[in-house]
Amino acid sequence: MDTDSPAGRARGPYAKSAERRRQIVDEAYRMFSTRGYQASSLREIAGAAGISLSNLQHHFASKEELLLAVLERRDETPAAETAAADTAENADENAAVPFDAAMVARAAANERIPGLIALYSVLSAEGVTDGHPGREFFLRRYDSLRAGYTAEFEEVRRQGRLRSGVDPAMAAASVVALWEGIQLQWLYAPDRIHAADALRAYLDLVIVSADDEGADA
Amino acid sequence: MDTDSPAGRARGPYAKSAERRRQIVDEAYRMFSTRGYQASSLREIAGAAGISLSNLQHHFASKEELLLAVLERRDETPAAETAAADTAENADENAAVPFDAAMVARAAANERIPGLIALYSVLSAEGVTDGHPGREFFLRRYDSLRAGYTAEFEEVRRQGRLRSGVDPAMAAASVVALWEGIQLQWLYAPDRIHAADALRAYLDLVIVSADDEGADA
DNA sequence: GTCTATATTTTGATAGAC
DNA sequence: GTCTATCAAAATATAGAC
Repeated sequence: MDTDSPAGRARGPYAKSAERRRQIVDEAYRMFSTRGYQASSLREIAGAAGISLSNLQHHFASKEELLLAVLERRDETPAAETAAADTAENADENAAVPFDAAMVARAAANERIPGLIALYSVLSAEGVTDGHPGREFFLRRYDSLRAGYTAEFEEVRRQGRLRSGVDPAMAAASVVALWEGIQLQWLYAPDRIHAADALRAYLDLVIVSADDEGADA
Repeated sequence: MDTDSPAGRARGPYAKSAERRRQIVDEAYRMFSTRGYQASSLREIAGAAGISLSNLQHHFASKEELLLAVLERRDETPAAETAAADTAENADENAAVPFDAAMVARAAANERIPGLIALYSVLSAEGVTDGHPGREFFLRRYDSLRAGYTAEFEEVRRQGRLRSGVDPAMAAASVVALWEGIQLQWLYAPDRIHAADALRAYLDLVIVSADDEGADA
């Protein structure tokens, strides 16, 4: 029973492999975060993981494959999701937690995971360079983020809380841009920049309290 | 008279040197813009400039020295400055061209110089990585940009045109962040993102017409 | 100022034993 | 699955002729 179980994912003959992969991705994540993709070497990642270069390459056939594994790893990343629950008091009729409050809470929580911010800040900019293996990933990611936030701002507008003259799609692209830009500044000067505050200030400009000054229909 | 003129800067024995340096920086600028710093090689830059690697290294002793030369080259960059003059009609009593109009005009003009945007987008993110030679440069650059825009927003507030509740320093950091972030999105999707429009939309939220709704004293 | 030639490291990748 | 050994290519940098 313990030999040749092709469907085994979490245990069995592939258990060690899965654990190794996780371990390698952990170290790659750390190194890509602090040095970027190009300047990171597989040798060093392997060394940090306590294995040989060849062993690493047995699990990830190429450097590019490892990068993609790191980028998609974030789906596992917990944290930052529960932190928003605290501010759920002013939840409106629709969502348990208003998306803007959730966004600010996530930005605040991210500051406690500097690696994650650095990873995306560094790689998303690197990804725009010629032939970078992460290009497609970030292209899709931006599309997805903009689409998601556009829908959120449209919902806000339906609730009559979007400031007059604000275009949901424009606000979506802007909030993504502001978020990423302020995080980069934060990486340079963590003691002077507060990403969550900047996001909060922007959202306060765009979203008005339900029965307040000019909001679109 | 043509031998050993130590003070000669623009001509004389150093004329060729200056011309070569300019030529090398041109190619390095192009390559750093499209590939980033790490992935660019001195050999290729030299090749693009039509000279040997050793010749390049005779003019720039190290790759880092070349990077700094490229980063500081932008001071020579013309363009984008005059484009703002068109909108000078609604110039107020203080400046010939309102700073926000100038900012939007520059963003629009920048779209015609993709290399410049790419250079700063890619390198400013790369610069946050460990031991990157451009780190100090960008640290100072962000400080300078924030300080400059903070002063501008304070001036706007003195004119009673700053929306109530807006903090000049926060707005300064935010506008820098928004600008840089939206430019990165533009690099990924030039046909869908319009950096100048996003900047304009943000400034319209922050700056109100002189005798309008709630503005700070 | 410009070149050829070379030194020294480091890279990602492969071969093959165990 | 993990290792040692090696490869082939590319990097920055240096030495020295002209």
